[in-house]
Parts: sequence; structure tokens; C-alpha cells
Amino acid sequence: MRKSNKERSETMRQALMDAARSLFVDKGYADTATPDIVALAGVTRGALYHHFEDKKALFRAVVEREAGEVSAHIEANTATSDDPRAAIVEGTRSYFDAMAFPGRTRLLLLDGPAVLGTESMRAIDEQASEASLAAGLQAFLSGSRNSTHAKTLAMLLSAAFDRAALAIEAGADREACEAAIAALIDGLIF
Amino acid sequence: MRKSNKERSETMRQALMDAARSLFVDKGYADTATPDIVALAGVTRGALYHHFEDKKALFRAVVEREAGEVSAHIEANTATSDDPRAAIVEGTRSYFDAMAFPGRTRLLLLDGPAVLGTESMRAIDEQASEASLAAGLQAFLSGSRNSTHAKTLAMLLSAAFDRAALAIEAGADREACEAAIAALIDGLIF
DNA sequence: CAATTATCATACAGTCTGTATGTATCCTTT
DNA sequence: AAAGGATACATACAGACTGTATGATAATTG
Repeated sequence: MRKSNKERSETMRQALMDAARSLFVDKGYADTATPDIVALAGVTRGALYHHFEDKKALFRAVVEREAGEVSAHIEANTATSDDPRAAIVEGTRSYFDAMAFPGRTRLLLLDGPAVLGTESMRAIDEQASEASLAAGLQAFLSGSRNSTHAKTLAMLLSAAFDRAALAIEAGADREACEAAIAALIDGLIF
Repeated sequence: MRKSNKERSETMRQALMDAARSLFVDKGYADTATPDIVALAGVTRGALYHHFEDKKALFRAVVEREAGEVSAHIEANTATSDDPRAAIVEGTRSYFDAMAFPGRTRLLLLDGPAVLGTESMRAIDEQASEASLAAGLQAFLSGSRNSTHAKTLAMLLSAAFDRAALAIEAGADREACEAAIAALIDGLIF
């Protein structure tokens, strides 16, 4: 009484990614062993190496899925406000909401860049259209006196978002972070 | 014909850290094996595990030394300008100079946070008085209309500095980054 | 329904980390 | 200055992990 191969594969992939995510979040990529991952998923390493090329490929799949969930959350919770500044403030809130989900900062901001490299992470963020926030910022800044550096400023502000998410996870005051981000943006426009 | 123990220890520690740094920079922490490190240093693993508790402790020593060199470079090259804004612009340039040294972005901004954790890295940066730039920013912002969030803003700007350093390493235009940072700061003061 | 392919388990080879042990040199104490 | 102990480092070992090769069972295809 077994299912179709396509269905089995997808179920198994998700189960492996779920188990891996849990351990990657708790112990980090380096200190997570594949025997532990498959034990948590209730299978053997044969399944893992059949569906993923190696441990890093599994990690990449976990990170890509996570990035997709973040961008989905942001898109779902960002009302298309007509006031551009309000839209950015709202987007900032959505981003912090999404990144508050346990483990996301570690996966996307710490282990991800170290294991996969900054270039890979940039591509993942872009493909996940997580860059929508950055793109909105960039478009917004293009109409300001800082239009020359709109692209660079959007990149730097993205970095500020990320650091704020890490700080919030570490116990920083979220309201203060949102206010500081708003101050940064308000200083750039007009 | 041997030297004193104190001298031998210090020489050996530096030799191990030099070899380790070279490999950590080239291949990353995870893909660097201790047999390769000691082979490059011309000794055996016995020496490594005599002077360092484990591989991570060696990495920590390398990162701490590197952070010290960065802050030394910044302090050496930052003239005590009387104009506070000019001082910050000069500090930004010094920081980019220091971080342009090959391998520093990987050690301090990628592998460091992932391997040692953000809290450890914060402590290292602080002890290396690398926070002097951030401290200067904070003090500067305290006299602006954004004084309420001076500390938070300094943290976010530090993140922007770091991302800019990574971008420059990846080929971004340094002048543009400096201009964008200046725009960020100019937007916050007055 | 025969042949092929996909899924997953088991077995294996090579490498790595950290520790235990051994030896030579330096330091201390009398 | 000689003896006893500490230090510096090499060698040997145990456990664990990664990736691959092999094998068995079930699903798919012609």
C-alpha cells in the first residue's frame, strides 16, 4: 500500500528538510550531523543522499524554502498603500514579523551567508522576490535628492534591516528599531 | 640550541595562527582541516592541541587578532579632526581601507559570526575598541534631533558599514559606497 | 507482463577531531 | 648544580562523520 513515486519523493524531501531545519536552527550547520537528521526524520542516510547531492545541498534547500516563506509573509501582509512612506514602514514591520519566526535569523543571516556564500544568498533573496522591499526602497529613493545612490542606499538599508532583525532576536526593543529605521529613511527623502 | 619556553610558545602560536588564517581565508572555517593547518606551519597536530583547546579556539584567536589589527589601522589613520562630520567621513574611509585587506571580510563578517556567534563577535569588536567608530557615531548623533535612537542608529549604521565592505570586496564602487554612507549620516544630523 | 527505473537501506573507505601517551627540553628548588 | 617537575611537541589511538557503492523492493513504462 504505497503511494506514487512523485508523491513519496515530495513527502520525503519535506520530511528531511523539516528535520534538518530543526537541527540546523538548534545547533548550527557545522554541528549538525547527517545521522542525526535522518534519525529525526525516521529514515536512513540512504534517503538523504538519494534526494540531495550532499549535506550542503540539503542546507541550501532549507534556506531557499525559508527565504520563500519570508517573502510570502511579506507579500501577504503588505497592503498596497498609496502613501509610499507608509508602505515602506509597513514593509519594515512585515519584515520584522517574518524574521521573528524562530530560527530564521540564524538560517538566513548567519549560517546561510557563511555556508553558501554572499553571492548565493543574494541570488536566493532575489529569486524569492524578497528583494521586493529593497526594490521598493530603491524606487522610492530614485525620486529623492539621493537618486544617484538609490541602488547603493537600498543595499545599505537592507543591511540595517538585517542587523535590526538580529538585534530584535537578541532582545533589543523592536519599537526602537522600527523608529530608527524610519529615521534613517526620513533622512534620505525629500 | 633552543629558545626560552615563553618565546617558543609565542612563536609557535603566531605560526599556527598565520597558517590557519591563510587556510580559513582561502577555504573557509568548515573546509579547513587541522592536518592541513599544521602541515602548512611545518609542525604536527600535537603542537596545535597543546596551544589551543580545539579548532574553534584557534579560529577565535585568529579572529581576535584580526579585529585588533583593524582597530589599530583605524586609530592610526584617523586624524583627530575638530569637525565632527569630517571625522566620521575620515573614519569611514579608514574602515574601508582596513577591511580591504584580503580575507578580513570573510573572517570578520562571514565566518566569524557564524562560527563564534553574534554575541561573541560583538564582544570581540567592543574589546578591540573597533566600536570606536560606532561610539563616535553614537556620540555624534546624541547631539542631533535623533538623539533618542542614537545607540540604535549607530548599530544600524555599523551594519551598513559592514555590508558596504562586503560589497566593495565583491567589486562594488567604493566611492559610491562612501557617498551613500555620507548621505545616510547627513540625513540624520541637524 | 517483462524490463527498466526510482526509492531507500545497508555496507564500506577515507578523513577528520579530540585525547592519550611518550619523549626531549626547559625551569625551579634546594 | 643536580633532581624533580613542568612545558613543548610528536606519535598513536578511538570515535564519528561524509560520501559512495551495492543491494533489495516497489513503481513505472513499453
